[in-house]
This record gives sequence, C-alpha cells and structure tokens, in this order.
Amino acid sequence: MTPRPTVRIVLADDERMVRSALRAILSAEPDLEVVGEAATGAEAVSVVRERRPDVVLMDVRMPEIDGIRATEQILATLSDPPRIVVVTTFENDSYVYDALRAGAAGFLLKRAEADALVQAVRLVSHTDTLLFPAAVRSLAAEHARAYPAPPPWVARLTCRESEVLRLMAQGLTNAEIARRMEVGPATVKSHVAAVLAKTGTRDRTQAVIAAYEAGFMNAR
Amino acid sequence: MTPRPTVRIVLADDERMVRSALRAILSAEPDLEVVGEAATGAEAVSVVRERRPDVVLMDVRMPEIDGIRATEQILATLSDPPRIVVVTTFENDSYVYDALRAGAAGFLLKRAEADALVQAVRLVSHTDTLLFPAAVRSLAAEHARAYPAPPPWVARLTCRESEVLRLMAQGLTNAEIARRMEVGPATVKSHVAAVLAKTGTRDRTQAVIAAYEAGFMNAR
DNA sequence: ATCCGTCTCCCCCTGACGGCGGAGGGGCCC
DNA sequence: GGGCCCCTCCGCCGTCAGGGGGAGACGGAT
Repeated sequence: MTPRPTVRIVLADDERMVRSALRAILSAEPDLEVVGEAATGAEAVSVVRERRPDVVLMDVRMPEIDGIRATEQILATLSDPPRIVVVTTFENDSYVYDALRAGAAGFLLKRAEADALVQAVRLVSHTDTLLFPAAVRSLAAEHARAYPAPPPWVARLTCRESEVLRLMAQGLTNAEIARRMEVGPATVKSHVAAVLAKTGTRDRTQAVIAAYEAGFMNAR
Repeated sequence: MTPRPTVRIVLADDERMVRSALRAILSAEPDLEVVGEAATGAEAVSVVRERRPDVVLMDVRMPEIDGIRATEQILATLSDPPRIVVVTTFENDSYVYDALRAGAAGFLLKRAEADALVQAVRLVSHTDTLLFPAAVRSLAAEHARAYPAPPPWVARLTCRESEVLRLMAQGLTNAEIARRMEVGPATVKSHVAAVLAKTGTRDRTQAVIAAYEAGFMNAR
C-alpha cells in the first residue's frame, strides 16, 4: 500500500476511560496521532478549532453541548472542517439520523473492534465513498415506506383523474377544483366518482388517505 | 496491527475493463485475493455460490439480473453469506436505497481512490459498525421530513380529539367513529368541530391532510 | 366504419357533514 | 364556592358530496 500521511485525531468523550482506551488503540498505529482530547461538547469545538485535526471521534452524550450540536457547530464555523465520526453505544439510537443530518462523516459503535476502529479512522480521513448499513437499513426501510411501490390503481388513473386527486389531496372542494381546472363542477364530480371507483374508496377523505399511503403526494 | 487473514473477493461487473482494474488494485495487496469474476447478475450468484468469498464487489447495472437482485438472491439463499459492496458511478442513484434494503453491507463509488477501495474492502470484510453519508444524508433529510416537528396544534388537541382525528384519518365516518369510540354521534360531531377549529381546517379532508403533513399518522 | 376510452356536462335524490347555539356533569385549581 | 376545561349530548339547517342515471364530442385503435 502507498505510504500514508499521518492522520491527526481529536477525541471527544466525557469519560476519561473511553478516551484513554481510544488513544491507546490509535496511538499504536504509526500513521495515526491523537492531537487533542475534549470532555464536553463545548470543549470539543474549541479544541478542534485550535488543533485542526483530520478526524474527530465524537461521543454523542456529553455535558453542556451534545455531540450532535458540537458537530453542527464545528462544521458550520470552520472552513475545511475535519471529518467527524460520531461514536455511540447503540446503533438504534435515534441519534443516528440527527448525526447524519448534522453532517457527520461516519458512525461508529463503541463495541467496534480495535482493528475496525483503526481502519475506519484511516478510511474516513480521506474519503467519503462508502456507507455501512445496520442503522441505515432502517432508514432505507423508511424510504420504502415513504415511496412505496405504486398500487395498481395509480397507473389506471387518467390524466385528469390524477389532477383531480392531487387537488382533492390539497383539501379543495369540488367547486374549487372546477375553478382551478377551468371546467364545470359536474365534470369534477364525474372525475371524483371515477377516482373513488378506481381507488376503491367511498369518499374523498378515504381517497386522499389512499393517495398519501400510496406515496402519490410525495412524487411532487 | 494484528496480522490479517486473507480476504477472498469476487468481482461482478459487466465491463471487463472495470474488473481488471479492480483486480489490479486489489491483487497488489498481500492480504486480498480475487477468487472469482462475473459479468452478469446470474453469473455472480453462481460464482459466489461456488467460490464462497468474504466480500463481493457488485456492480449495479448488469445484464439479465441487476446487482440489487443478485444481492437479494445471494443473501437469501446462502447461509453465512459474503459481505456485498454495491459499486456504482453516481452516489445519488436511487439504487442506493434499494441496495441498502437488499442488504448490501456497503456502497462504493467507482471514482473512489485505490487506497480507499482497498481499505473499504478490508473494513467491510469483518465489521459492520460504520456508515458513511453523502447519499445517506438525503435519507436523513427524508427522515426529517417524515417526522417533522409537530405543529403547535398537535399539543393542544385533547385526548379524545386526538382519537377522533386518528380515526378520521383512517377514513371513518362520524357514525363509525361514534361506534368505535362507544359514544353518541353528536359527541363525535363536537370533537370533529373542535379538531377542525384547532387545526384551522374547514372539513375533515383538510384535517386528515393536516394530520398526515404533521407526521401525526407516522407516530404509530 | 365502428368501437372504446376520455373528457365534458346535465338532472335528481339522499345522506353525511359542518355551523350554530345550547346544556349538563365531572374534575381540577385557586 | 366559583371558575375553567373536558367530555358528553341535543336540535336545526344549509351545504356539499356521492350514487344513479345519461349524453354529446373527440380521438385512437381495429
């Protein structure tokens, strides 16, 4: 493998034990260097600001400012910010989503093996091309729920019927839909009736529900 | 670092060029060994079945069966299946979501540097603790959209009003809600009126829309 | 030339919905 | 004791929504 430049690391965790354990693991590698430690979120922000590391291992639960907030602040205030890896104990923490949204580059479990930790730090230090599942799997499942396979009836709706359903699902009355579509109210009634028939619903409310459940409203 | 066991790898990509490029990069590492290649999804499944690799680098677009399907089949049919890393060109491919859902252990961009590729393969070969964003960031954003901060009116709904709204959003009529809640129809009407007032909507359809938009229906 | 699907519009009728105003009982807080 | 909120119900009444019927026009397919 090509010779690697030294990766500068800051550890942020409120437990001294955890910090020294991480430091011990990382310092054993010649190409990794722990250049700073922080015990609180606020401290993490200032330490990172002055040490300018390549990677930050950031605990989620910390006094004063939690790891998520600290991540946000670091990414918001520093140009050329470090890669921040959020460290936590349980992968099902809802923190995962917040961490990702906050801009964390990675997500690490405390029970990770030393070997994995080292490789993860190296990898995250200079790339952003890989992602690992477990917690992400649930996100994907959510995505599937938000954009489900369109039910058969979606395809059978005619152009106008789709328009009508979309407007129904915006809470418009038939009269309003008629004005919006520049047709007569009777026409709208016809289309609504067709929509109800094709969706297998009995009133506009159920039709709107079907539209939402079908992801009909998410597709812009 | 501790001595590593050899990682057995299968490459699945319909372009010979890509396969030999990957093989060249991976073979340069003493602890990585390419034990098989496949040019189609179907071939990938059978090659994996007979070579039993630790890691599969799986292209998304392939003839016959795409990488996602192949991933599903491999994970479904093999006990102790390999870690499958899906390889693609663009990180915003909607494939990402499908790949994750299919059970891919990782996600790799073709433009990844050789060094990152090697490290990623090593990492994925024996761990599942890290995840990387970019594409995942959008998933997190989606999550935020699916579970938005509840609008103020949610908190102001009384217990019964919440129940009524929930049943409204299941498409029930007032009479049905009355039966379900074991109260008189008039009571339901009162609650509905209160819901409409508090949500600032004018009819049940709009109220249901508000409920959906507020994520009111996602919270189980 | 004919059929079928789509879009447009019409009438009539029933029933559900929602606005209005009111009322009684129970619990909680001061 | 007196508010206050919540839950429970009661009419009355106008409106809108949906069901059941059509019907005419246009276009594409056969």
